[in-house]
Amino acid sequence: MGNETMTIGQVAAKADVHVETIRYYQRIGLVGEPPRPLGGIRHYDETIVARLRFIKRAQQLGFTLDEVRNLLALEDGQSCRETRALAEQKLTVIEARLADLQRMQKLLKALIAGCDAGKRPRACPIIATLTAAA
Amino acid sequence: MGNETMTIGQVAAKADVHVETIRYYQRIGLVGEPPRPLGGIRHYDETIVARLRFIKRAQQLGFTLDEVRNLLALEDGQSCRETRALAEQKLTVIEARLADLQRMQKLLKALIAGCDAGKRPRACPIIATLTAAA
DNA sequence: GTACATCCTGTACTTCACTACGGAGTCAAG
DNA sequence: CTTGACTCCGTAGTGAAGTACAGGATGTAC
Repeated sequence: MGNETMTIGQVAAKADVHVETIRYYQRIGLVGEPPRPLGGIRHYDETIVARLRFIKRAQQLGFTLDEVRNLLALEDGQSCRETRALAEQKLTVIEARLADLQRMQKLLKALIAGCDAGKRPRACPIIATLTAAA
Repeated sequence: MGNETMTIGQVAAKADVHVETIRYYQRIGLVGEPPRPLGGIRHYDETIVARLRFIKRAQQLGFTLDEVRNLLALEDGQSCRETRALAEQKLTVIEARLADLQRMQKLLKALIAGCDAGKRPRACPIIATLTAAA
């Protein structure tokens, strides 16, 4: 299918990331880099594109790059238990963050609703709430 | 009520923030600082404690310090319209983030459920999903 | 009167995930 | 054979919200 000897720029285009991002991932060891042919330009094959896409999908699920590193270590698919544990941890974190945001949403909605209720010549109820003692 | 001449450490304790945080807020102009009595130690009154609490409450609602700065400019409570607009903007952002997280939650749950369904000697479905083409 | 906690100022470091830049080398087209 | 695009490498900067630390002054308790 794909080109077997892509430059970093072609890889970047194919995986829809910036060149600098690939280099950054190389620096932090998330992707490898092929040997450089003595003062020449490195060439990449499809595997790095697949890996970059893996990373992007994991990020979209809320994994940090550090966690992606762990996932990549389990990439052989043989350590389902550990993989699942990571996913469950992440789910827990995400659900906590969800609860936080829902609390904020509720409070903000209430404050905004307070604005509607208030008649003209009174102090803003949002400011009043922020100012009031806990 | 409170002490009229607190040191920065006492203010920090009372508002439950770190001393460095107060100094940081002073640097970025979120709170003022009283004049320093020639090589001496500054003294603060209750107003800064109230302001710090205002900031904390606004942060808990998801406002950034920069947005808090705007809110503080409306602190007189006379500009309810603007205040409300800020709150509504923030609510929009929060609801977008909520939708994101809910999508992640759903996906992760599905992946984890896939683990249950799978019988032993197969590759981990989570890894398989991350690896598969979009 | 001295030890210790606090305060002062200023600068630098942290995390996360990049992004930008400078200067040199290399490669393909015209 | 030169132009221009791209690559290489290393370092530095971004943003948000602090945190840490160095080195000196000052205020308080024993």
